[in-house]
Amino acid sequence: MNNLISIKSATLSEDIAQQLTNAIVQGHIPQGSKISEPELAKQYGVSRGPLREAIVKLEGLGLVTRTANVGARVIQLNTQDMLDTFTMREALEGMAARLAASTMPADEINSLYSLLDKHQAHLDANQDEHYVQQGGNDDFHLRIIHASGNAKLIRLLTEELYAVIRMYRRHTADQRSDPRQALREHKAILDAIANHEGDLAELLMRRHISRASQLLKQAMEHSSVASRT
Amino acid sequence: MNNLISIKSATLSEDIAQQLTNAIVQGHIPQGSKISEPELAKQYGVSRGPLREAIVKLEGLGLVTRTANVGARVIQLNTQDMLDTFTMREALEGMAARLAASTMPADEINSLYSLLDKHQAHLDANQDEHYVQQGGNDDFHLRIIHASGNAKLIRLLTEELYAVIRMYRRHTADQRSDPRQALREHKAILDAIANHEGDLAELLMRRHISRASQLLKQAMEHSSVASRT
DNA sequence: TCAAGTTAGATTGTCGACAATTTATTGGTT
DNA sequence: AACCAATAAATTGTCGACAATCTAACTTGA
Repeated sequence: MNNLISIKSATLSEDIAQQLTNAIVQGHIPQGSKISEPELAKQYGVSRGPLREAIVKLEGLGLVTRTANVGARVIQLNTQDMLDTFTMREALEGMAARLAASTMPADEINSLYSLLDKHQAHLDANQDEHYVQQGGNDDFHLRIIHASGNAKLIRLLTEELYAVIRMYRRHTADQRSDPRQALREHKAILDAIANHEGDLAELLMRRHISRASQLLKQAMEHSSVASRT
Repeated sequence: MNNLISIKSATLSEDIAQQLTNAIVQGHIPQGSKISEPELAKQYGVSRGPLREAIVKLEGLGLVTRTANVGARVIQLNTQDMLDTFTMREALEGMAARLAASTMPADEINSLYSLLDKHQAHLDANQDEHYVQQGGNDDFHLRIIHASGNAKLIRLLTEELYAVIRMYRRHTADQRSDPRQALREHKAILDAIANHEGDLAELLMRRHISRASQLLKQAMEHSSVASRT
């Protein structure tokens, strides 16, 4: 069903890993479900070899858990794990904001201000409809992370943790969030960075993420999705 | 050469991953060297299947880098990567200390004070010889991390990042470090935790790690090891 | 002598099949 | 009817072999 959208990668294993990641994040493979190697191999038209390598990669990304001689299962989103993950985000993205405050070049900062203006215009035009900034270069948080200049931090946040974070964002749909409030917070963070106030930038980024996690928590507790607490 | 010390795991792949990790961290497989699948497979007496899975895992741990159709190479320690990694540690372990300050039970705190007394006694008895706290339950940092109670944070720091950190610790041997100063800093951090002063605990932990990274930086710049800057 | 193209060798990527383990089914006993 | 043991089916773990790709050696020409 999914081998139509085949992202050409150098190796089959990477390809499968990419497709499986998307399938899990977007919910095509349901949470908690078992990963059957023969079934998926047939579905994607590959042998079990590269498929297994892909599964090992997904385990590293925290998207599946594996048990020896039993197999892999897709993770179950639950409130506690979400809070734990977002606490890590607080620490890491807070640090990213701090670093950005001392290294981000002026033209990059201006470019980010333009991006926020664009978001503002979108809200004005679309009656506060939530702006879906899924992954791309329009994602404020990704831009800050990259501006940190710390290669290890960038890799960790954008390659290893991002899939899970996207999963939480998606499955709870951010329905309770207030986009205008989020935008105000983004602006405040950027102001701190522009003024080279690292302490403040870190503090604001932390509060911003903390607030988002509290909203997510409420959303999760009031929805059928992901309740295994 | 290494299949004598075979740590019995449920699966060959895990076994190999474990042994390869140790071999790399301890320098038996030199930095920057190529990982030859046929060679290692013969050496460990397994086929290439589980070996490849192990290599994929090592890539996730950041111990090797892989290139499609070319193969895997052991990472090269260099000053910039070390600084980037330790900046992440600052953020993460700082957060761990903060969390520990609000959740660590009294008996655990007392147990940690005893550990620091033990370290003190060791320094008194052995003329300030550096106390090798390699990984075990005697490692102050690991104890704090576990006391955070954040499962995601624990996994990230102790399973995914720890191998690389151990590599830096080992290859530079901490020769310039002052064990008594480090011990004083540990005590100050623990005091803050005991007093439930999260802000202070985080601040002190950050300074402590920052200081360690500066020492490591000097050590690396004055040694032949790991200079590719 | 050096450079580029070509060929030979070796290594990685992928596959299908077998062995080991787990899970499901069946049958028997209390 | 429910529980346990034994067997059958299915799944995971491992292996050896082939195909695709890269690396190194060799040849050829300027």
